[in-house]
Amino acid sequence: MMHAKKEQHEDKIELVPFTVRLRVLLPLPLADAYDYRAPAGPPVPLGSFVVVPLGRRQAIGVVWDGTPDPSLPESRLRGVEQVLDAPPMTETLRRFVAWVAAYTLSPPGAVLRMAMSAPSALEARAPQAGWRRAPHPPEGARVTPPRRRVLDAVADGVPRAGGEIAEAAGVTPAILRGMADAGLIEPALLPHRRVFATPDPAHPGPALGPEQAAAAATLREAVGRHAFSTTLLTGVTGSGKTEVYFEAVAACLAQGRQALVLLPEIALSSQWLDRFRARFGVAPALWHSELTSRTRRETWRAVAEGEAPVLVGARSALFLPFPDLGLIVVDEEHETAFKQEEGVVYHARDMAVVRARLSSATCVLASATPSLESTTNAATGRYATVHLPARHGGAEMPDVALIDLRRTPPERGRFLSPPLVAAVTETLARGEQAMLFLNRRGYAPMTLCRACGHRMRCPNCTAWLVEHRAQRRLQCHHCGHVEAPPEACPECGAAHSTVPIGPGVERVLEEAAALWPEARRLVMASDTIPGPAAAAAAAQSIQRREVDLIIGTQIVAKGWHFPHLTLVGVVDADLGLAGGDLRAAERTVQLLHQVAGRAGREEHRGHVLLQSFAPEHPVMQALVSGDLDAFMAAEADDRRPGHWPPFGRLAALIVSAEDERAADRTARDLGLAAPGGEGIEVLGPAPAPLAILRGRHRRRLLLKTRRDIAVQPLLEAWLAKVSVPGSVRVQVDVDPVGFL
DNA sequence: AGCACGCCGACT
DNA sequence: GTCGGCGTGCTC
Repeated sequence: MMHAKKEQHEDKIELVPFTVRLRVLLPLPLADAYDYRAPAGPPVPLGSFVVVPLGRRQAIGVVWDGTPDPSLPESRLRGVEQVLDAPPMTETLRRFVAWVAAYTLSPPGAVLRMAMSAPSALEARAPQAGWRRAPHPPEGARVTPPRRRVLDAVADGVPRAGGEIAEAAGVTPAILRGMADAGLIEPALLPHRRVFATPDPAHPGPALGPEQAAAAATLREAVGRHAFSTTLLTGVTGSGKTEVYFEAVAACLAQGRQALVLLPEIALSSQWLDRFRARFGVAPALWHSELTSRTRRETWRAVAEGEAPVLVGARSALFLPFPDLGLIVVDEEHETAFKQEEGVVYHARDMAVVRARLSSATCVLASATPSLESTTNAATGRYATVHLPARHGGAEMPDVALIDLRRTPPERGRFLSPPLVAAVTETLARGEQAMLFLNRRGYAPMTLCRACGHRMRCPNCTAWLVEHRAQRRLQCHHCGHVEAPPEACPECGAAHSTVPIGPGVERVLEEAAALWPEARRLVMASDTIPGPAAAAAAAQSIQRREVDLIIGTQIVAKGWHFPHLTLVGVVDADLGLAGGDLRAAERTVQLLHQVAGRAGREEHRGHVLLQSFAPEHPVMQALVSGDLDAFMAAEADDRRPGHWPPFGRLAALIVSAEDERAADRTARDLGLAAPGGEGIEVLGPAPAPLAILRGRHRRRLLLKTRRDIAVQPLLEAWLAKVSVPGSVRVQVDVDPVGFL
């Protein structure tokens, strides 16, 4: 029957003089939108989600802006099969998708895919079946006591879910079925229920100090303008930036617009959620990659229908279909976790500013250690600035001191120097908590054969295998390769000859166990804290003082509030400075300052000890003096003359292939075709620092331009000149942050 | 991204 | 002799 109807429509279309063509963008890495024949009936609005045929399958796409291709012959056109009953994608989001695609040089469909990350949300909602009281129950139907209780539960005539009725009446679902057969109750569709409560801007939250109140007023005022602006919210660790930007969220809610908060590591944000509930009385909607498909679908739809007033999420939340976004907060804006490195390579912090601009929304970038990009934008007046100079509640900033490992080295085979050991011992003796920070998972970062010097390396990557002693295995942190620790050296065959080289957190734990056997120890690393539940449990046990000594990787640096923690020891402060990374110094200062900021957040002053072989290094001196502004100014002076970011633009090309010679050939061809000219420079090709990753040989080229020269047209012309064989991949990374 | 077509190894 | 491996190529 459906078929006959469709043919009838097609007959009708034959009568009109021309076919209406629609551009439909599909969530696939295709170069552009495809043209389809519009369905009969009323015009299909732009942004509509439609089902279209694609090859021998169906796909869901979005009716896209732009002109259909007149050179495409009529015979190749196929018809739109269905217009889905979902709110069309807003013009703002369509423009955002197109903007990100153009900026990152990605196919627009690849970006669209991120904006359609809950495909099942587009299907018609399954009507929720329930029961209600029959308006005209048959005479003489038996009403037993359980049936009586059911009738009482549905007395108001409102449809309710079967489970709900059964629980309220204390009966089994079988009773409901019996009553339905007897005509006492009847099936009824449940009204659509909102999944997310509306946060109450007037809920009595924690009191703000005078500086916080002034900062909050500035942000409220920015939101109140109902126009695009970006504000950099800075303030020392523990100054209460979160509570300040909550006031911007409150102002946005009061306007009836939606607010989005991006966090770098949503799995670790249990304490953030507690603070949100304390301020607004309810939990916000959440968005991250580990949501179940059901929650994902419900959240996506709630956002699209304007029923999630506040959403907190990872970077991918930027592509959710907010109908009226009034505020985007990027918390810990300096974090590199905002950079997506795979697929569409984009920086969520930068794209947040773009989305805010397209939405006429306020953008707030918050950090105690803002990136040089953002401080430079603030200095040139592109961003407004709000600064919180002191810790909330009168707590003092911790004092930071250096331990010169050349003068007071640890004992042989140990990693904690005498001054650090003494400080931890004293802190524990006072009944306070201490933390040891080392940004290295596992037991030892390298394993060596004492007999022949062979080092255990990953078969797929240019990387050492990391020993994870607790799990009795060697692991590659880049590709996930795992193998058993060898009984004998695979090179020379010597038995039991391997020795661990260098420390990871597990090895520090072992040392701590020997030094402080009485102390209750907790390791916080991504492999011991696998998800939100574990993170929340760890935070709670620390807050309840069930832990004395925390040993952790960089996850301990992330915004935690541990009131009884007074000592932080950094086991290897030099760790992040190795390698030729442009931002190594900046990142090390940010990370170590954040770790230091965990100490002394309430009544007792915190102390921080940095173990270093280079205590005179500007990074160490900046951490001791606490004058990060001066450090960043010096960093800016270093980068400005060479037009390094943020004073120039960078784009990286990563050439990879399983066959090393194929990678080299393409890299060389790209090098020969490199663009040039005033203010344009190409570096490379050179082997990438991870020269082999997951079995692929990698080469890098770097395009550097003056700030007033856009890299995208150069890259497009460049790539068009070089033919790349199918086995070779060329990945474009505009504004690279890491150099792996 | 799918899902084809298309040429070379181990099986009913 | 086929079934099937996944290597290129196309989808309006």
